[in-house]
Amino acid sequence: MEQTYGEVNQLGGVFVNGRPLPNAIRLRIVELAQLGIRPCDISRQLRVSHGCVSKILARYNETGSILPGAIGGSKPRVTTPNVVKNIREYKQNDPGIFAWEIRDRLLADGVCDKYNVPSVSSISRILRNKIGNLSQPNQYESSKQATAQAGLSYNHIYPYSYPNTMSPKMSSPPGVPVTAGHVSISRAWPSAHTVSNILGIRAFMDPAAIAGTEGYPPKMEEWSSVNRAAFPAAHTVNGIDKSAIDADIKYAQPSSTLSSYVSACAYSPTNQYGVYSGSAGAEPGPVPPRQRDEYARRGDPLADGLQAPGPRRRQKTTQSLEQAAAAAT
DNA sequence: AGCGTAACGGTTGAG
DNA sequence: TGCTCAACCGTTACG
Repeated sequence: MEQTYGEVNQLGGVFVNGRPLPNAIRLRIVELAQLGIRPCDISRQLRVSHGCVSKILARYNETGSILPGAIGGSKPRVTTPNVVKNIREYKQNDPGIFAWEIRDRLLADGVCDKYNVPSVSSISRILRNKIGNLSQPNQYESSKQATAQAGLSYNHIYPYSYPNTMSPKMSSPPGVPVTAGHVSISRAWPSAHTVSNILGIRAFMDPAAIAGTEGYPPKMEEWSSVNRAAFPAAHTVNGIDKSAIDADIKYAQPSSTLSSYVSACAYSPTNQYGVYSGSAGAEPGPVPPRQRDEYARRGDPLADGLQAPGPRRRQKTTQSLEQAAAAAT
């Protein structure tokens, strides 16, 4: 059987390529660092690569947030709430209005200029996705809520699960969107919603736990917004308000509190343009240093050095998996 | 040995 | 509706 989601790094820790570490582990990293434990020891203890530990700690020091950044999407260059609002008004006043007419009106009314006016196709999309059927009053607002409640966006609730005895792909029938599964989150959370259990790293990182019958809790990354706001002053991770975390966990449940969870989620929902940068607004403003690697990767002259990339090919992680398996025996 | 980070393969979602 | 692309991720390995 081919491997699906979980991979094992050189330290024996589990990770999902391309996906952030669970917030609990991110929190644990910061917590241990504040206890004075060296990053290399944290790395070994949590079985997270030292590069990742370094990155998370650097980000925490820089922003105060342990949360990953907003993944995917684009910055809202044109579809700002104001533009949507105006389009909506145009459509309400004249339901038969064409997209190109809306575009012209946006320009004429000074809502947009020629540089940021949405394309006709964008306007059509706005009409379809954000405004929809205007015969239903206040549909836009209700659709926002519906979106939040349905939790269809991955970024509200990750669809992937950590490796379990049954892979996520196997656990959902073919053709059934993963989102359906994650909306109907099983209540099989860690046996107790205590921080000690939440931070029970062994449950996340120990291969024994992976192989065990309990496996991983399905969606530990749903623990939202564990950022500096949840920490008392001076980054006091140890003094973290446990109830706040518990509350976050509750938000992650598919209950009526989900909308509260969503509003606190690091991942910007579709309409949270104001917080595109994610981390519930905790991200820094312009061009954080970590974008350097993006510049470098894309050959941006801002990146230091224009040297050609060296032959720095690493082994595929599957090989690492084999190494880890060999090491375990 | 420990750390910072480039390179890489991956995911995501707005346009 | 499917694609593109720029954002992000964590791991690996180099210096």
